Amino acid sequence: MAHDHVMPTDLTRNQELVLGTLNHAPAPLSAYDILDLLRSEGLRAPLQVYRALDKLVERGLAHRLESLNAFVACADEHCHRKGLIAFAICEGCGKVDEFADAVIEERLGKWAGATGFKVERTTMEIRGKCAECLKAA
Amino acid sequence: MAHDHVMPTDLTRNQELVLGTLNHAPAPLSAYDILDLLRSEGLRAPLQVYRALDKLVERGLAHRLESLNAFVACADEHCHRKGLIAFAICEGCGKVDEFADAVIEERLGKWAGATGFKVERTTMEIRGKCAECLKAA
DNA sequence: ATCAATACGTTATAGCATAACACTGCTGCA
DNA sequence: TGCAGCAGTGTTATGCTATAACGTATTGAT
Ligand SMILES: [Zn+2]
Ligand SMILES: [Zn+2]
Ligand SMILES: [Zn+2]
Ligand SMILES: [Zn+2]
Repeated sequence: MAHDHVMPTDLTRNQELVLGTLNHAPAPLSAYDILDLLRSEGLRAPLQVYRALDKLVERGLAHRLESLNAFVACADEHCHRKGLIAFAICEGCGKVDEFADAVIEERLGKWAGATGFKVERTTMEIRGKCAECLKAA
Repeated sequence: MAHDHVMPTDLTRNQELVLGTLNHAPAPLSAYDILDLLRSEGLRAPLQVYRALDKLVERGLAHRLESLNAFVACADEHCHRKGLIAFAICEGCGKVDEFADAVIEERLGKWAGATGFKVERTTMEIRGKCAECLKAA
């Protein structure tokens, strides 16, 4: 099922435009990509996009991919409840798969406990090829 | 033991300068930070630093931290033999702890096997506070 | 001597992100 | 009613990160 995203009703216009753009994109978009796609809607400056993205990421409706300097819509309605999220990014088609793994998270917790490090945020990004792209090659 | 880094003998001058700078830094440096530290050695352009960094990262002598757009010297002489490396980055003092975890790697391999994804590279970066900074606070 | 591979140096440009300031519209309360 | 506070907006300017494109220099093998 494609585009089965839930769009909250309490978003501002800019936030809604940005989230809508991410929802319909087949691959991550940079803030400037988003801006270009929304010029026809009246957006003119990077800050308008970045401010919307900040809020969306804060609410867990979108995620930032550090290794791409780009953003994706969250693929899971209840993602924000979870802790660590891992992203598998296909270098072929750009598709991003989002998943949580309790074992990895627990393992991380163990390491933190042993070293006295207080974890605040974890980014885990896997680059490679998705099954579909491998088959096509 | 501080600064117990091994400096290979087959580096070019620029590579040696850049690695030396990273080795002596207490925290990750951006390419432009490095450039500023090396102007007195005659470096003038970002590309001189980026090209050296490319080689150093390729050889596993330095690592790029995606979530910081910055670089660190590798902390482990034989790090390049391992697979997945995780970085714990202290937001307080900037110190970076580098470690490998076989369980996490195996878990990732299981996920890849199940979904048909071919992993080529993984970045895992943990942000938080180190034990020392927590104690000081 | 010739050639290929690698590194180097330089200028210009592209791509990503935030600072600072002024203004709007709303909400909650004196 | 009036006002303070807050979140969102619009705009301009700026700063930070990274690469394109060009030519030269050095090395090492044939
Ligand atoms: Zn999510
Ligand atoms: Zn793919
Ligand atoms: Zn290392
Ligand atoms: Zn610290």
